[in-house]
Amino acid sequence: MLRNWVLPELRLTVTQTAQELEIARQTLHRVLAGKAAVTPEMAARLARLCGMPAHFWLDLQLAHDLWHAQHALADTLERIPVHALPDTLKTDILTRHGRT
Amino acid sequence: MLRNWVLPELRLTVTQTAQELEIARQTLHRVLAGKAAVTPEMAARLARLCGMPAHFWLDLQLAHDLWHAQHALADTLERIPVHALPDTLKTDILTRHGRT
DNA sequence: TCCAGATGTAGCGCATCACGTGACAGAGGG
DNA sequence: CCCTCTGTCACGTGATGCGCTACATCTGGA
Repeated sequence: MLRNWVLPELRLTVTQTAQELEIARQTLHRVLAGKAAVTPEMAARLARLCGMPAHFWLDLQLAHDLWHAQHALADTLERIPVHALPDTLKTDILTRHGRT
Repeated sequence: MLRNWVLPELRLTVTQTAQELEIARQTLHRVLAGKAAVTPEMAARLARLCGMPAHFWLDLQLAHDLWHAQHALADTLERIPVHALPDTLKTDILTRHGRT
């Protein structure tokens, strides 16, 4: 993602990018290697750097974290009662607070 | 949000909800009071409980965290160089990995 | 051939934070 | 009066992002 598309396009090395982002070289490397998550602070830095929306980077991380959480809590989730919420209320809340 | 719409509709108290989610009562309270963030694990539990999508709860938290990050790093972000990324590449990446 | 820079990887310490637990106080209903 | 629910605080723990140091590898230029 970042390494294969953005950095080559900007003609930036990992070391240079880390300097411009004002973070440690290893910190950026951990993100690139998937060893660390994309934090909101990191997303804000990346958004500033290349113009991609911050929530884009965060949504990628979010989907990843959610996937892990659902699998780690699979057996626990099965024990949680499922309550019916009226669709009218559901759609009402989603339209009120949903992303455009 | 949770307290004002979902819980009254389900006729659930905070204590009961915490028991059904298999978490400590104080943990749920911290989330309701905004003292703690909605983690992916918590979002998965809430999604199971009331049927609202997990990414909905996480998007709420995400927007909040991002807002804080951008303000906390305001002066730092100003020092990060802005690089122009071709719109063709931008939209290409967004369509590839963007949420529907 | 030699060397400087970039990169990958590992370990250490620090700060932050979600979470559980125990405890205490106030409000409200039977 | 007692019980439940609730809000709040304090403490400890485990996880994690981050900076830093250090070492090995590789590549391109002098």
